[in-house]
Amino acid sequence: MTKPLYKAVKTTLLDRIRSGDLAFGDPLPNDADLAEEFGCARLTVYRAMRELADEGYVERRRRAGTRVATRASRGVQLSIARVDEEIFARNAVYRYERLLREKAVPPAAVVTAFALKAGQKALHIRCRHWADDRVFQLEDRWINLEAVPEAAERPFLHYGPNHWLLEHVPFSEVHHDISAVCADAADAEGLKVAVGHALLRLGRTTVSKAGCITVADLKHPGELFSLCSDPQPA
Amino acid sequence: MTKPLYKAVKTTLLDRIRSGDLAFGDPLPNDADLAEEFGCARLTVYRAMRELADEGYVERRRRAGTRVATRASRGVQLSIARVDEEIFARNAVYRYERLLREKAVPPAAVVTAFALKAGQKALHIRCRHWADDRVFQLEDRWINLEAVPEAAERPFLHYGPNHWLLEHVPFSEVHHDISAVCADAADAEGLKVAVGHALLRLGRTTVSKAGCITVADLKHPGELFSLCSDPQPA
DNA sequence: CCCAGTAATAAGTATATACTTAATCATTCC
DNA sequence: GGAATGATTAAGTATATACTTATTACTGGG
Repeated sequence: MTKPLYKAVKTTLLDRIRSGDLAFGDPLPNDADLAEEFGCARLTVYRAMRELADEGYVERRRRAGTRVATRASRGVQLSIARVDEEIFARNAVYRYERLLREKAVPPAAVVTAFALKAGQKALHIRCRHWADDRVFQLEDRWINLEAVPEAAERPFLHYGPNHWLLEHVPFSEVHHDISAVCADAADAEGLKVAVGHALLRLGRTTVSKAGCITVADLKHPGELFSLCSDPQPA
Repeated sequence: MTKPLYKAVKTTLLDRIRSGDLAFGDPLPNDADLAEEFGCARLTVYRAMRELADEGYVERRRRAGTRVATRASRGVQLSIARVDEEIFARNAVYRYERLLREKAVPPAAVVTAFALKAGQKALHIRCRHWADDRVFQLEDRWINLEAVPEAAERPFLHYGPNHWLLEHVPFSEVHHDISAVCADAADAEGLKVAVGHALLRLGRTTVSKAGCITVADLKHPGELFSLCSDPQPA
């Protein structure tokens, strides 16, 4: 039940930083001195310091010591969960609806990403994710059947392709890009909003060893993300 | 120059996961056995494993051992850098332009966030961040003078408030939310786009021990973020 | 047969110790 | 004066060892 020592050291140091006791660029004592101050081993201080450095609170350089980092260098953890989980977290009822499933020649950008030969087809899925009686996300996805031939057998009628892909394709690199677009006629119809309504668009490209697996275009009618940096460390 | 041992262990294990050799849910050998396999100390394996767990590749439970994690549990690191850095990274010339600076009674939402008394004023800044000859970001910001009284003396004529705040307010919690909006008349004028153009809106609220410091509304005409999960571990 | 108690196990924490490496400072020599 | 040289320092890596704790699996008593 008692908090690990290295975490106690970490929060003590973090408090000094947060309170402004130690300002940006200020040096911290070296590991050995802190170990003496806290009455613990240097490795324990080292672990606390390494985590603070990993989290971007401090910057460490050999010989030069440790300093409070400039805020600019920090990042934000954005968790992009599965749609159904996202919806569940909002206390809404999730419903999946398939709109289209076809094998077709994809648009040029996708052909390039998949490295397909001219005229070669890929699997095209359009579907909707509902939260209660509102459309939460409109999904337009292409799946590379060269990389994932098993996908050709899947109807994706009762659950989304993302769900299946997550479980059947080994760990892969995922690129996201976020942008804003105005709803065109198809978007407006699919999302039940007016043409010209501002949509949040999340593009997702999944690449594994076998090549580019899938390209998805996910559109949301409203706000999507709420992020928070500086998660309170335990 | 040679790679640390714990990292070598880490990438070896990661390769087995990535390649699909170990599928989701598959158990990994225990630390002691792996230590023997790699001919190193258990702590070295432990460190590699802990990092893999921190990065979301594996899940560890006492007594139950370590298993390859389900992909769903992973997050994405979104780095929201300073605008000027962001623009510099795109090989464009950054220019700052102040549009408005006034002390005024903020809108209700901001009054609540700042916990201001009725009629109490805050500092209001509107400014533009240019990338070459295009407006990259339109910023509308309120600063709580109760929490940061020094800000009242700043003209913010040649550099943005974010720049100054980052260096003068100790580490604080930052909340972000991303949404899409249509440009209203003011947005259209400020960003030099047509009314109704889809904008990516980033809301940013900064809270420190002293209370809510600032609320900013940052609007972009095009795409803003490009994210990537699974950064190649070194 | 089921539940409680317990033993076994694997992750996790903590310490001492030793060595490596990068960076900085001071010195020396050209 | 300035560049090469070497000493020093502090972070970083690696290992052995020991103990703690959560959890599973087993086992004996009701």
